[in-house]
Amino acid sequence: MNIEEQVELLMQGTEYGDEDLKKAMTAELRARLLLAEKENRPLRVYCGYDPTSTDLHLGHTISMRKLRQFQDLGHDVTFLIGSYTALVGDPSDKNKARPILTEEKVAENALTYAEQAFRILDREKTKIRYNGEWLSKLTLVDLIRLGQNFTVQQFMARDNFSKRLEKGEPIYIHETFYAIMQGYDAVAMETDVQVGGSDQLFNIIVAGRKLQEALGQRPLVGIITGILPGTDGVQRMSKSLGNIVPIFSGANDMFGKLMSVPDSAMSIYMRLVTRWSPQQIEEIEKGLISGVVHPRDAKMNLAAEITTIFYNEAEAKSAQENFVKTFQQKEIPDEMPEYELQENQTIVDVILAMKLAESKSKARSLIDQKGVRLDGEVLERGDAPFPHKGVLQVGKRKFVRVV
RNA sequence: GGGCAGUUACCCAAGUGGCCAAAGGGGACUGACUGUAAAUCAGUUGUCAGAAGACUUCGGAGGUUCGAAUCCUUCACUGCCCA
Repeated sequence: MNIEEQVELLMQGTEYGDEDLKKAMTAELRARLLLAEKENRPLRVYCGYDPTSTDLHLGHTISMRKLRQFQDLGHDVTFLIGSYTALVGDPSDKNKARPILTEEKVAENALTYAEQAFRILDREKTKIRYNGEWLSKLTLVDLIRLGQNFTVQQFMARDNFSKRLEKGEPIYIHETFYAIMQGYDAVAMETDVQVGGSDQLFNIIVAGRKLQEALGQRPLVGIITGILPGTDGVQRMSKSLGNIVPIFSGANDMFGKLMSVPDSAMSIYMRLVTRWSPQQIEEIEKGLISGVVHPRDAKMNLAAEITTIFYNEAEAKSAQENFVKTFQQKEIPDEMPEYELQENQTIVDVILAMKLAESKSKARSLIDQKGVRLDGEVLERGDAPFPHKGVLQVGKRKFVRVV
């Protein structure tokens, strides 16, 4: 791959929110790649992760995909665990202050986190480091010196701070440390390239580069990846919005969830989570526009590709077959949980026992809304004894085999 | 430290003594339509009861009142202004 192609691939799916900045970073990336070539050394690339939760979803994997691209091009990739920064809690992706995690919890999360990351990253070629390694050694004086490189105004220019200021929401002092700590990570590792989501723009472009420069290093190239929307296709994928595609919930679930993503989000999904090249993606999009490719088929391919990344080809294929069977041909799925019918149970009892509804009221209202079927027959009365064994369907996609 | 304002259901937000399980919007859920897409239409969205109805909820605690989300006291949290 020549340098131009590399630049195109590495800039795929990036989002700087500002054309000039993007141009500048593209140019710097190109220059840095050339420099590496000339000096015959790999670039030092890293992305930091705060292990605030253990179950990763697709949104977490975007930057890992980007790291993997660097890895495949022969660069030196560090998976940095924000053991210390997690104690602060990044204010970037929240409008509210975050709860602070305990050290034990962070350490525990970190292990599972890295393990899951190896579904994307090349285990052999990845270095894992913890930023506590250097951050724990900083003294108050060090922190003050680092802080002298920044003004309050710079922080207030940030969207998420200024919005909170406007809305009259609290902004805690410790939240401003975050950017400084992260910037120091870049310094400590003598970073060439840092990867992060667009919520990290400030931390990377302002904090990291500035500190490196102040401490006599060449400022890093920031690769700012776009934000992956969730299954609603609009809002950022996040657990609290309930629109996530988990990476550990099984191939069937992943495939199904991906199919429910709106068409409008397909192109960003292709760019941020697949292994496809810019050229391949362009071709698919051309097909969609000209009508040669049906959006549904394109989405099936997309779902299959992503499912293959996290599982394998065979599982992805079987998930696809299952999907077609269940939803296109309206047959019942092959696999579903089973429930052993107890004596004297009503329909509502069974729904509750399998947690298909939160409360009796909810279960009743589902039944009133003709949302509950047994072997395809709509059930009318929730208080009636459970009629007979069979497949109970609640809503469109919850199935239970009652035996 | 002083003055003022605020805290309502998943979120935003109305409600200032009974007609309040609490307007409106968003979200979520169900049905129709469909490509498990989008858009659209209809409905549901505290708990329990088949229904009438009953019970619990409006930051926490206590009080006034026949009766409180609404009034009083106090505590906690947040913001704004002044120092």
